[in-house]
Amino acid sequence: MATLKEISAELGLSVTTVSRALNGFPEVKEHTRVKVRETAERMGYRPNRIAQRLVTGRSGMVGMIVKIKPDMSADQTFFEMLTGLTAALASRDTDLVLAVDQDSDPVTPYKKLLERDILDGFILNAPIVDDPRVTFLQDHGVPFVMHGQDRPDPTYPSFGIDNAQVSAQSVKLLANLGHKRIALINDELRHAYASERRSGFHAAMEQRGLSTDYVQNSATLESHGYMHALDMLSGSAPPTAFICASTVVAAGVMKAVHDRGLRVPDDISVMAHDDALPLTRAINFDPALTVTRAPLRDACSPLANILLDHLDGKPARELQVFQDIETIVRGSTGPAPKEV
Amino acid sequence: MATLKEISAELGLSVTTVSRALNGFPEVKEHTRVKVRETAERMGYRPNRIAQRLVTGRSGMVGMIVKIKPDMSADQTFFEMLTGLTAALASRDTDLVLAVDQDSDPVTPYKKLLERDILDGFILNAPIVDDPRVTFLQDHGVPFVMHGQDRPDPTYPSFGIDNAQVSAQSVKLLANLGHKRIALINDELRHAYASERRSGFHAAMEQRGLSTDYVQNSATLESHGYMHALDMLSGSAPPTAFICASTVVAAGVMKAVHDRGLRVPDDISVMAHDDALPLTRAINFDPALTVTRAPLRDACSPLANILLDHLDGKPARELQVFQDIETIVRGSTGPAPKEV
DNA sequence: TTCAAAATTCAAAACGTTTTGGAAAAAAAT
DNA sequence: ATTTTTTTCCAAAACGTTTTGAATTTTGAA
Repeated sequence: MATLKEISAELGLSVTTVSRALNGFPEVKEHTRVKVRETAERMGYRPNRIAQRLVTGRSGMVGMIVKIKPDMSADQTFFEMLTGLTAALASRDTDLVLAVDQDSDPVTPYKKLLERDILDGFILNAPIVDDPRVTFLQDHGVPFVMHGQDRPDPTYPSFGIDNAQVSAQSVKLLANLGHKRIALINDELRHAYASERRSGFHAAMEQRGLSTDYVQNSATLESHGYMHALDMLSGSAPPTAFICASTVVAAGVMKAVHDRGLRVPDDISVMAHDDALPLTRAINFDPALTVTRAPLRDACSPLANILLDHLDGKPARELQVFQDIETIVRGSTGPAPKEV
Repeated sequence: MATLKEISAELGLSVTTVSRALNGFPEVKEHTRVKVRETAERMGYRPNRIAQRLVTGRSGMVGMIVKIKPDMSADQTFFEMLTGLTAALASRDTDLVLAVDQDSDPVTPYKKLLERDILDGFILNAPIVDDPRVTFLQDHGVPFVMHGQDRPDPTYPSFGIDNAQVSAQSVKLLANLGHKRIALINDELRHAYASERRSGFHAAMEQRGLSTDYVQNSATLESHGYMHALDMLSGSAPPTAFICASTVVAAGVMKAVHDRGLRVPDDISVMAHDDALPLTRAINFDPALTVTRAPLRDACSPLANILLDHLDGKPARELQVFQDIETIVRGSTGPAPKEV
């Protein structure tokens, strides 16, 4: 493995110039830059990352803690994120170090990884409302990027979707179809995103003078979707439309509608937010699911870049980006049924 | 963050001595060692890993490639390994870098990660027979440890169970109970472990003069276990006992036995190999499952240590360790039924 | 031609550790 | 009292890069 010194010796140049030539500094003659590039290539030069890191004070490694559910079941979103993040980080010479959260206290795994004293920053995901990890990391001056936001006006870099907007768009679509009684099958409210969706839902409904009687916040399982929908549909003035936290929940809701002897979309409209995970594809529903859509995969590259930009000194307030959400109308939504 | 230099200045010692005192070298007076330790502690000294790595030529990072199934579903074993490995590696100041295998060619992801030129070695798992990754890594002189073995007498460090022994023990247990027609519901033969189990099964059966008519090698899904068992049980001289590749397969087999109107263990004995994954616990079966048992979690620490010992120069032939397997008799096995 | 300005190059320091080859001090042997 | 051995310590080099501050060369204008 060739080093800068060897290249400089080969060319009769100084190490400085070789370094600058390869790193694209302006103060090196084009002629020499070409020559340096050529011999570097020829000698199979590859910068020693460790040496780079020693002198720059950066480790080139960022951490992420994987939260495992009590049953050790793997989160489907995890591999989606892992795939995207490692690719995005690699393109900026950064590696992802993983650790598993088995502790009850949410900050302990971060503390542990931090003690190893090797990380430049963290990527956080799945924020809960007023996330304790935020306080901890900020107190310790550790840079991080959050996928989502744990509070309305955060002071840290973040990337995510506008969840209030998700609800607003969903309500708008359904209200325009004439629906009045719209249900929200939401995630547990401790999840920041669920809290935002709820606020957005309430705001959008109240703006139209619609009541928000049908809201449930619980774990996003198919079975829960099924249960809640069944329950709501057996009331005296049942909802005519469901907004679901995820496509998985929508699957449960649709099953409940079916089991009630009702049809989608004729009797009941169903829509969901779609992270575009490969396993549960909205297009494969019958009828195909109307969704607000923001592929999780699309978040990976921005998350990586935001964190690395932040490490390069870019201030947090310039690094709070929202992902676009698409509304895709498919077969599972239709005009509200005539009132009897 | 204090450095060695600062500590040496504080104590009027040389950097050398401080370094040696902290690293437990013998040639430093006990008195000074104590003093150095104290001030290091007091000044909050933590060795700069990057600097250590630059001078030692090691990066302190090992890689692992996660193979994702086509449906992107998460492998249950993955989190089990991730948890154990990160903990074991951390205790020897090593980090785990993950990448996801999405390619069709099994060596490409290794090549890619190698190009980043930052890893000390790899941890491989799930070997297939004559695994191409072995050839590739050995050709490139990259150290690795394999969880399992891809060939009978490997030249690389490895840790795993003796899969022939798994079959041997299972057959022995069942044969001693009087079973003659024993089925093996095995994984696909390209998996090295499945191939070994098959050989072991054949050897053990033939040694007892028993025929090996009932063998199926296919993906270890519950549905496959169900299918194959149902199929075998409808033959003219059906098996009286099943050896299953995993507890998941056993679940399917038991269901099939039940659906055939037969009882476990009165009519049919069922046993399996148990990796002791938290999700599918053999003890929760009804009746509780007789198993050969070797917790996957127990493999993590040895795997980490074997790789790191190898990196420290220990030769491969001293680093081929087999994990003990336990045979645990529970309710799912019993004496062979009397022949009609 | 001459001189200032711009462009290009370089030597050396720095990052924080480990390791090498001695040197000084203390202890033991002569 | 001198030499030898052992113990304890140290200065300096090394790892491979980036960066600083200055030196050299080239260019352009006077």
